[in-house]
Amino acid sequence: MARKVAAKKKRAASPPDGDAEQRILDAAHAVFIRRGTAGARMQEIADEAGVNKALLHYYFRDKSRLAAAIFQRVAGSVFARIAEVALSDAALEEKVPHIVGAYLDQLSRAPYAPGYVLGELNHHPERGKQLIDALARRQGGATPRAVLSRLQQQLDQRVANGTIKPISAQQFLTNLISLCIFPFAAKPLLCGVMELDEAGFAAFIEERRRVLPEFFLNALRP
Amino acid sequence: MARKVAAKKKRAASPPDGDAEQRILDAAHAVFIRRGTAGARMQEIADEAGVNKALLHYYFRDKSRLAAAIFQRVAGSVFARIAEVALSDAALEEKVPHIVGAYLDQLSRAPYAPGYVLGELNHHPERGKQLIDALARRQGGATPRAVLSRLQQQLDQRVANGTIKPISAQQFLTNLISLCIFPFAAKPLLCGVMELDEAGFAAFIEERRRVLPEFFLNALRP
DNA sequence: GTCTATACGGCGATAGAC
DNA sequence: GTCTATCGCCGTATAGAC
Repeated sequence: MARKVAAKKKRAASPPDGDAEQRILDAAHAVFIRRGTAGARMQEIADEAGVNKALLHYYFRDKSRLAAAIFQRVAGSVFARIAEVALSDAALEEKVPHIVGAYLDQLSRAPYAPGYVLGELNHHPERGKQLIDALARRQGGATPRAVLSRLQQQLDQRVANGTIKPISAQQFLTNLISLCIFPFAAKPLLCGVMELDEAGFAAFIEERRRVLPEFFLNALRP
Repeated sequence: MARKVAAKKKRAASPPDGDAEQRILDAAHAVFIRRGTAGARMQEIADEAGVNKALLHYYFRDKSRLAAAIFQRVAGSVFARIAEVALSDAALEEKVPHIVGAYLDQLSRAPYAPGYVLGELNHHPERGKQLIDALARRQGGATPRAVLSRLQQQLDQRVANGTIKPISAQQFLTNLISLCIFPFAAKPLLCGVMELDEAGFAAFIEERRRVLPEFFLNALRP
């Protein structure tokens, strides 16, 4: 058995780590995000994974299944944290900075994921359903409806206190997500308009991390 | 001459209006938004325009030039109004509802434009530059930099008054645009999560038209 | 200007050796 | 499991008649 492990094949110069299936997934992840599903080429994925094109079909049968697998991975990671935090029992003053910080961290590491997900969603309506039950699975069964009603309950209570202005959970969440995700989805545009390079954009996001929670909570103040 | 007008050719059953070039542009507009640039097929555009495939090449040489023309049209229309309003001399309390209202109107009529534009921007970095000088051309030469500095000046003045909290023009505009555009870019997702049909989404946007200006201006209050 | 017909290449997918 | 070789379609682009 030790012999089997030692007998690993030689690999393409670039990515000698992990088994083939994993390397294919990682390569597909990169290429689908770079080119979009329609623009991606099986050959480019194979090259980037350091394997032959035929092997992609061995593991994933055809391009559409591979694309679906990647979409699930990426979309799940982008929208997972929202539900998680929204369901917690922390006060709004804790939740909002927490979500903002977590999102900006995560998206800084994968800045092109939002653009990819939104693009796919537009061209493949069926992915909508696919995404929401991917989310439900991640949360161990918390449906979007449950998340929204839990949040609405918390908001109503604060309204009754007189400590925030009335707002629906739908509008609350939409606003919060918009403010976090859109700047990444529109990153190339913002960089162009504000004349930012890579470092400038990072600085802009850092400023946002400080400014956004205050902006958002302020908007709720009665 | 009257004879020439009367001698119009018979056309495909569906779109008998306008000259061929215009019909091709309109068809391309629809198809590129539906499928994305990479997913769009010249044949589908030709069918939708009621002309032959070869005619597309007669007018636009190749697919990439047609795609560029459409991108410019759509992207320009999505982002044009911002600069226009930001440059005006109205008070913030006028500008914000005005931008929100105008955007929500326009996007309600073309709800898939934002998703298309963001998707293209991600896959074709060169389109970033293309877009910003398309915008400059529309404004008759008002560069993004000019728009931002004009807005910053207005904000600084209000800060000095003590009538709003300090905020940079970049963050101000990013927030405003995010809140207006993102819900459309993510329309399929929001409809899924909130269990909305077409009418439900329209109602959601109508609610937003009322709620958003107040939310935004409230956030600026000192 | 608009059509029909066709050339050409690229890409997804499979067959089959190792 | 992984590779080489190849098939067959589909999509862009062009040639040329009308």
